[in-house]
Amino acid sequence: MEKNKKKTTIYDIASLANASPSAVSAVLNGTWEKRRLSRKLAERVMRVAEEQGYSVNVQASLLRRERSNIVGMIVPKYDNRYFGEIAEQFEAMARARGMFPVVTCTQRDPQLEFEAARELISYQAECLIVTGATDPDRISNFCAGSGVQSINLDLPGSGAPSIISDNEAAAFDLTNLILDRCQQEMGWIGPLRFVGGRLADHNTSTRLSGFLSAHKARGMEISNDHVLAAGYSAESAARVLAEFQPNEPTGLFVNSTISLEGVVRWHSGLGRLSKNVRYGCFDWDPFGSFLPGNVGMVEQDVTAMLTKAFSLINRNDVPPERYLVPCKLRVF
Amino acid sequence: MEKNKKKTTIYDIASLANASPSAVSAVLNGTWEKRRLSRKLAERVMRVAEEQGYSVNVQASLLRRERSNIVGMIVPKYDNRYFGEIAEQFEAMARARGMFPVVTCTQRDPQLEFEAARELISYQAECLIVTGATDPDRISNFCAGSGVQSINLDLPGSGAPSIISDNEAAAFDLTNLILDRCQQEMGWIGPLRFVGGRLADHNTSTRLSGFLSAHKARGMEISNDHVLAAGYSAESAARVLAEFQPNEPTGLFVNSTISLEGVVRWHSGLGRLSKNVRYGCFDWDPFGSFLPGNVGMVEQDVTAMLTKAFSLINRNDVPPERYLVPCKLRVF
DNA sequence: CTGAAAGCGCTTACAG
DNA sequence: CTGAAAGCGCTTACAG
Repeated sequence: MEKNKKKTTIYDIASLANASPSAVSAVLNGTWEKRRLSRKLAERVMRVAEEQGYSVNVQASLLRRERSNIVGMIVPKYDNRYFGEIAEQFEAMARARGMFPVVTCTQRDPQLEFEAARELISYQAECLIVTGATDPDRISNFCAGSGVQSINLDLPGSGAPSIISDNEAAAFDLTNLILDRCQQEMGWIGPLRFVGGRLADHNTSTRLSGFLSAHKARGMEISNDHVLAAGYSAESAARVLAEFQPNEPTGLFVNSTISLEGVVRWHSGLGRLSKNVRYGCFDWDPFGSFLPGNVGMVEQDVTAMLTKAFSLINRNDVPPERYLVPCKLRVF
Repeated sequence: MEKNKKKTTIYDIASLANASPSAVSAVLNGTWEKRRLSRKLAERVMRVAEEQGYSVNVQASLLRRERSNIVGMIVPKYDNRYFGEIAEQFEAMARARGMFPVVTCTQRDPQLEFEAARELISYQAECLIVTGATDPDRISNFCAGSGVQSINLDLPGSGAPSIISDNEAAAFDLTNLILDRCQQEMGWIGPLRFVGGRLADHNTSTRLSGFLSAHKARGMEISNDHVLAAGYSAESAARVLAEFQPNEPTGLFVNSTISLEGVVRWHSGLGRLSKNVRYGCFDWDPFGSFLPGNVGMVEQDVTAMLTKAFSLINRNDVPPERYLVPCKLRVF
């Protein structure tokens, strides 16, 4: 392989292999048999291409083809079990289907989300999977205007089909698990506290709804001071609990592993009182099962969600409905 | 915004705005002032572009410019604190520098790594940051042949500059921390066990080397049965410890949070004997500080590593040397 | 079995 | 202040 500053093109290969650029192109993109080029020519071209370390210029190729096979994904974070797994599986599944995945991470910043969507469309993405976006409708709207399909994942929108976890059902089950374990292990029956998240967010409010239903089914009311949804950071969760001394048994429903971090920090500072606390978390982390007091976690079914998403790609008859995917409850 | 199946081009905008395609191009890529187009024309064009939901065709634009500003990154996993953080910060830092980041995740599969590198070069990436690759030299070799700069991150190679954590120094410090805490908290002095990783891997062997130096400095020898580097999975770590009943105090040096999962599983199954165990982990996880027996963790300095990497981009005078970046020791 | 030619959507040097 | 024209590297319908 030679060190060229200028990249090798099909014209370079054509002259080196004594063939026409058309022939080189056909050999290199695998259509040579269909175009009935001789195997001898094909092998000659491939050898030269190999020697020169040739790689096609995708920009030129896509421009001419007017077809990209690119499927884009917008994701808020990588540094997170859930979104990291989504991004990772998305790439693998796209490749397995012969598509080119391009993922970009937008930090929950509405402006960055929109810029990223525009960028992916600029790159001729044929479909955009919009994960956990703060304003999915703005993006699906823009996509529609450019004739690009979009699919919402994790957070619903009204402008495109939305694939979301069945947060309500899973929250209902998790709440029941925590209530049961409080009763079994501490002989205590009572309303749990809901910790973490923001009430204005779809996921938080849906989970809260499942949390409330589970209590209502047992004839329990939840008072406002039991809903501690002060944000997503570990700090905010630790802060809302700071003054809380569980002198009696108590139970917590923790919304997200980020909040769980704050809860565990609080819990581990309780000393002897920590034996009075049971909690469960709506989110999965492998270390979760080793945390004292943790009775179970909800794991969202990433594979099922993405499988559903891929099944909708390149179909134009998909109504902008919600598709609910059940979660998995992990019991410790 | 209208719903077009066919995407708007500068020619569409030109005829709608009553301007030439050249003028539209200049307005849309911001060079109109330099080209002394009238503000009136510019505003007319921008308004029409906005109305049509125009977004430039990057393929065409890059093809013509012969310059992409794309900087690629290959990363083994997203679903991992360390690599997730690398990918996330890489994107943010690239954007902040006016570059276009494209990250792809290659699952530690040598073939996939190579294909991904080829793909990124096909997309005209001008520089490739190769993170944790199993065969970095094959990739840097290929990049060099295409006139593309490459930089190794996390794992060193000989074909390109390599930015890596100072694993040896950090392992030395972590080993000392664990030894000290074993002595303080259990009154026990003795050689630690090294758990997890693969001896043939650069990172594992460098860390082992720091681990051994720290013991040697205290006049302790490590026998072979204290080196339990049976792989990276939680299962393999749990397996090598399965038979180990710590009837006496003991200490472990855990190589990676994945192995830590197995260690914690083993530890939490020990019952009363668990009080005889102290360990530390070379890798960072926010839940780590809550795990009983864990005395400290090493966090790699992602920001410093990436800052160094970006400082090398677009320089052609960089020798293929190693650049060591210190780690942070977190003490619990 | 094979090649010349047109054209994908842009950008920019050039001429006015 | 502005536009016509050439060309980036490919692909493919077409003609032989």
